[in-house]
Amino acid sequence: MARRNRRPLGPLDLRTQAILRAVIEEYVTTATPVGSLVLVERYRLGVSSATVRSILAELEANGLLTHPYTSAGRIPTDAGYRFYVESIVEAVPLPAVEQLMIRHQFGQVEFASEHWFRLAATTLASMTRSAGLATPAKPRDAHIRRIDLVAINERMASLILVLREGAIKQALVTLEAGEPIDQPTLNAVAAILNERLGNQTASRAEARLSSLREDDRVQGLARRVGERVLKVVREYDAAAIEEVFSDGLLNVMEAPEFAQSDKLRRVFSALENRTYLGQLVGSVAGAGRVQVYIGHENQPFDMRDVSLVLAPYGRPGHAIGVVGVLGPTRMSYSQAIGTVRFVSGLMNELVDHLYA
Amino acid sequence: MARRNRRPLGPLDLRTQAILRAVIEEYVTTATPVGSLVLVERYRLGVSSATVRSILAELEANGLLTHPYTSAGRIPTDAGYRFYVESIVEAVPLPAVEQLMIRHQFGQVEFASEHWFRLAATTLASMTRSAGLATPAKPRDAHIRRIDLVAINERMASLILVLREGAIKQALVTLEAGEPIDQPTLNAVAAILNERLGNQTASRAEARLSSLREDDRVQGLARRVGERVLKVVREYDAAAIEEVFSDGLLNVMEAPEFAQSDKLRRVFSALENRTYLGQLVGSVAGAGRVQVYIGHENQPFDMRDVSLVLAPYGRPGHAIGVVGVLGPTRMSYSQAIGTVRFVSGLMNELVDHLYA
DNA sequence: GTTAGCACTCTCCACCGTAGAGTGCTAACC
DNA sequence: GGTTAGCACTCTACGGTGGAGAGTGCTAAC
Repeated sequence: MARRNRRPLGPLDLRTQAILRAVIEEYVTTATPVGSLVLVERYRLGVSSATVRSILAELEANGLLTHPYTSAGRIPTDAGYRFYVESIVEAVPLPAVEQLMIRHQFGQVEFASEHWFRLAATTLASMTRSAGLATPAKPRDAHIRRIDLVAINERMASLILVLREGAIKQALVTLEAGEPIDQPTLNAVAAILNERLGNQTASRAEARLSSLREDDRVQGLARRVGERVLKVVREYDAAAIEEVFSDGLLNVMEAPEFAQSDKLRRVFSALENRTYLGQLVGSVAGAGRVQVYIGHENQPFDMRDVSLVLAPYGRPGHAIGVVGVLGPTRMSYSQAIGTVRFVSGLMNELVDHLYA
Repeated sequence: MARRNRRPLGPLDLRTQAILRAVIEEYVTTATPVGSLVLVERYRLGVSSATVRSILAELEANGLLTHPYTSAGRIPTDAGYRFYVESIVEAVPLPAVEQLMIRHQFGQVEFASEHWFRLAATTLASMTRSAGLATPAKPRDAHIRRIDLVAINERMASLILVLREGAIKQALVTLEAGEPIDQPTLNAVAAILNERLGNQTASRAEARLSSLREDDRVQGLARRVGERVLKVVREYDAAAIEEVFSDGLLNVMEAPEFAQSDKLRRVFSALENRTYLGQLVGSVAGAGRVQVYIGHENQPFDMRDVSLVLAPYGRPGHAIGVVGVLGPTRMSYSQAIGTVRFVSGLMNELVDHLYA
């Protein structure tokens, strides 16, 4: 059979899909190029190796597979993985035993979202044997829940700001108020601020500060501290992403494709400079379900050797975070997608309990 | 000159020391074994290569240098580095320009120890082109500064605990109190607790809870929340080390000795499992000045390829943290020691301002 | 004690040549 | 027409070989 011309990814017949699937799944486990013989031996294809070869050639013409060199087996291209993820594979749900185990682990930690997202990263890492990633749930417009002032010395106080969405911010405020500041004064200031700013976003709270009178000492102080509070909240609102927590990077290091450490270095430098991740988190949060980013689809060259499987969690109106997995492009997408889906669902449940 | 017998590290004459120094400094910059010819060419030793060779043989007999193979140059052993660090090298103080630059950077961030130790790690990383490490300052016996309770729903409240040493702890408390809990009740509870537990350590605070009456609703609540507070504080006291923040691991990855990624993997796994680091932090804090841990001196095998230069900071009576550098054993100890010394000194100054 | 000279050793690198894997093509087959 | 067996072909991986080069240790002279 003659080699067909390259065609723009038309619908593949079922047998061709089955062979693509077999190539990918074999390659995922063995990490070595797979040849036609191995395929007929290990997968019940019902045809000879020669037939398989002609189909492999066809898949290669379609850009879904490549050759490292003439007489090596085939390996999937990023486009091949993409087709596989979109059209062929079903997410494998996490086994019930493991679901239970994970639920149990979440039950063990302190009941606070701060702990959950770290645990999520750790869990994802150990379940998928890749790196787990997680960000805390971050609101678009944070609500002030509580303001507290603690005297440090006569001119400085520590400002503690609790947000409804769970985050706590701390700042040092320096106050020149003629006479030394004592804790009772600070308590009065905090009371005013809690009354005026409590349960407000930064934008709505602004107006509520302006009616404070400058000629009253306590109100004047409250006004200045209040400005500072708003500044802190606005900075928090503006920060694209607060923190990406990662665990199990060692798992990725162990993959044979990262034996030469320069590839590894690329991945790490992409992780260290957080801008791309922040961007991704934004689009994942918008999409609302599991997203897969494969190899070179990750625009920064640094990330071309890895894939990301990410899902948002949280409450769309309030605060949203992202959990997911980073692994070599040669990863088990079905398992990763299933696991990420489960963990993000679990996080949703947990966050719901916080708001219920 | 005949090869001398190995002797247990007696005092080396000055010329021998100068040659050891030259070997180490040459090797640190070139990362290739250094031969007798390079030494006489680049360092004004005033003797011929043959003489240098006999001295190199002597240093090797003393265990301070080795040979990768017969006809390669010499490289320092860990013992060689140790001798160099202890007896030969002077710490190079950080240039005034860079001191100013660093001070400026610290002036830019929020005035809070939480930000400082991260910045310290980043600074150390970029100054030494190695990985920077830093831990927050942690007290042996934390003092409670402030307790705050925020209602979440009718049965749950968020407990916010500010410690005098700067840390903030958060926990969720579930309260079965017959009737629903509202914020005014929580405020009353917090007021009692602040009055009784404020400025106390966990051990001293214990007695002050017992006089609270169980038959009074608010006091009863205060007692239960107070127990929870003490639990959190005790857990914090017991935790050997809270967090090791690291930056610039990429710098270490770039060193040629980590071209094969298995060595790299070892280092990373040692960093990920934090027990050894925690242990080190303890002994550094006890020692009170810059400490150097070279290669195999780091007991866990995983760390045998790297050296650590660490120094404590903080106030001995109150809270102590550690800053430092992790790099290949082939690192510039003089520069590293100088930089770590400066940064830990700067941190001391800053912390002092907090307490002043 | 220092130095020049020299034989010696060992790595590094480039260059084979073979074994093996897997392909693409062709011709026969159902 | 699709499928298959057969076969020539291509390319990597691997082990061995040999020369160049670097650096040593030893010896004999200064």
